[in-house]
Amino acid sequence: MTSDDVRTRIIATADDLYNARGIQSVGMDELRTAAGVSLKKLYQEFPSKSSIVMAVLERWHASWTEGLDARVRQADAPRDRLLAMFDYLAEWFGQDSFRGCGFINSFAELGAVSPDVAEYARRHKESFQVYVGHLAADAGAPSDLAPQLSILAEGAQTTAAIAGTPDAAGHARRAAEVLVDAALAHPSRPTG
Amino acid sequence: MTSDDVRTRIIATADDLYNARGIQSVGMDELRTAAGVSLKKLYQEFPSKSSIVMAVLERWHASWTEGLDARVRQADAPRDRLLAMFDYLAEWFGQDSFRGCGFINSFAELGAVSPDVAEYARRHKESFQVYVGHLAADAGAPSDLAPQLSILAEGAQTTAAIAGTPDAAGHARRAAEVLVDAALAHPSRPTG
DNA sequence: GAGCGGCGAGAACGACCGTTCTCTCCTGCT
DNA sequence: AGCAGGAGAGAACGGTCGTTCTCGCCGCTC
Repeated sequence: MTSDDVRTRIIATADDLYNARGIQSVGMDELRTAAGVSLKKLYQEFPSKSSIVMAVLERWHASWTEGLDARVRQADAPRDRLLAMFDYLAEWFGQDSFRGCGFINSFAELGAVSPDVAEYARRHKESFQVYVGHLAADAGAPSDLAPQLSILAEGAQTTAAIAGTPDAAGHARRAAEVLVDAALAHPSRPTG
Repeated sequence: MTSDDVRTRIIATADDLYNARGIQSVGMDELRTAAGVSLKKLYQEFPSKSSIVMAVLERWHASWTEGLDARVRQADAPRDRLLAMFDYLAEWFGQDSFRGCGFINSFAELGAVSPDVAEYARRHKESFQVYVGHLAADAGAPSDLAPQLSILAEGAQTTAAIAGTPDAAGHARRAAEVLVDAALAHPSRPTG
C-alpha cells in the first residue's frame, strides 16, 4: 500500500465524518479508527488536524467544481447551462449524506477562529461566483445576473440543509428561470 | 440585583460571544468572566451550557423577528413590504458585529450533534418562511413567491457572511424586485 | 455579639482533545 | 540465524472543557 493510498483513504474518511458530524466533533482517534490507520501513520502523512481539514476542503472544492461543471456541460444552450446548476443542486440535496455545503458549515464552525478556513471558504464561494459569471456572460446577460443566481444557489443550500428536504432546489430553479428570462430580455450585448 | 438581571446579563453576554466566535469556542469560564458573574450563580441560573445555548437561540429569534417586523411595518404598500426585508438585511450586514445568521451557524456547528439545536433552527427558518408567506399573500402574489424570496434572503446572509461584505443585500433586493414584479403580473387573486 | 446561611473565588474533577512516546513484534537483509 | 529498522497498538502527556466542591467572607437574625 503506497503512501498516496493512505493519504487518499484518510482524506476520504475525514470527508465522510466531517460532512456528517462537523469538524470539531470528530477527533483524531475516531478518524484513525474509521480510516483503519495507525496514529503514527496518520501523523506521518499529516502534521496536524488542521492540515487534514485543509485537505478535506480542497477535496470538497474539487469535487463540487468538477461535478457542477460536468452537469452544466450536459446542457447546450447558454440559458439551459445557467439553469443546470440548480439541477445539480437538486441531485445533491437528494442524497442521504447531504448535510449542507461543507464550506458554509466549516466557515460557521471555524471561520471566526481559523483564518485559513475562513479564507478558503471565501475563495471557494468567490470561484463559484466567477464561474456563474462566465455562464451568464456566455448567455449575454447583464452583469447583475451572476451574483443574483449565486445568492439563490447559496440560499437553496442552507434552506435544504436546515429544512431537511430538497424542495429548495426546485424553488430556486423556478426563481432563476424568472431572473434569467428577465435578464435576457435586456441583454448586455446584442444577440448577433 | 435581581435574578432576572443576572439571567439577562448572562444571555446578552453569551449572545455577543457566541455570535462573534461560535458556540463551541466559548467556554463557560470565559462567559463567566465576561458576564461578571460567579460560576456558582451561572449554574444556579442555567443547569448546563446547552440550556444557555437554547436561551441565546430564543433571544436571536425574538430580536430577528421583532427587528424584521418593525422594518417591514415602515412600508405601506404590500410590494414595498415584501422588499423591505432586504433593506433590513442590508442594515444588519453593515454592522461590524455581523458574522452571519446565528441559526445557520449554530446548525452548522451543532445541528448534527444536538437535535435540539437542529430543531430550533428548523423552526426559526420555517417561521420566517411563514412570515414571508403572509406578506406575499397580502400582496396577492402566487404561493411560489414566498419560498423564492426566503431562499434569496438565506443566500444573502451566507454570502454576506463569507464574503465579508454587505453587497449581497443589494443583489438580493434587485433579484427580489424582479421576482415580485413577475409574480404580481400573474396575481393569485384579483387586485380588486 | 454570636451563630448561621448564602455568596464569590477559584481549586478540583473527570472526560476528552490533539499530539507524542514507548514498547513490542514483524520483516527483510546478510 | 541474527540483527536492524520500521510499523502498529496504545499508553502517556499537557491542555481545555463542562461541571461540582471547598472554603473563607459578608450581612442578617436572636
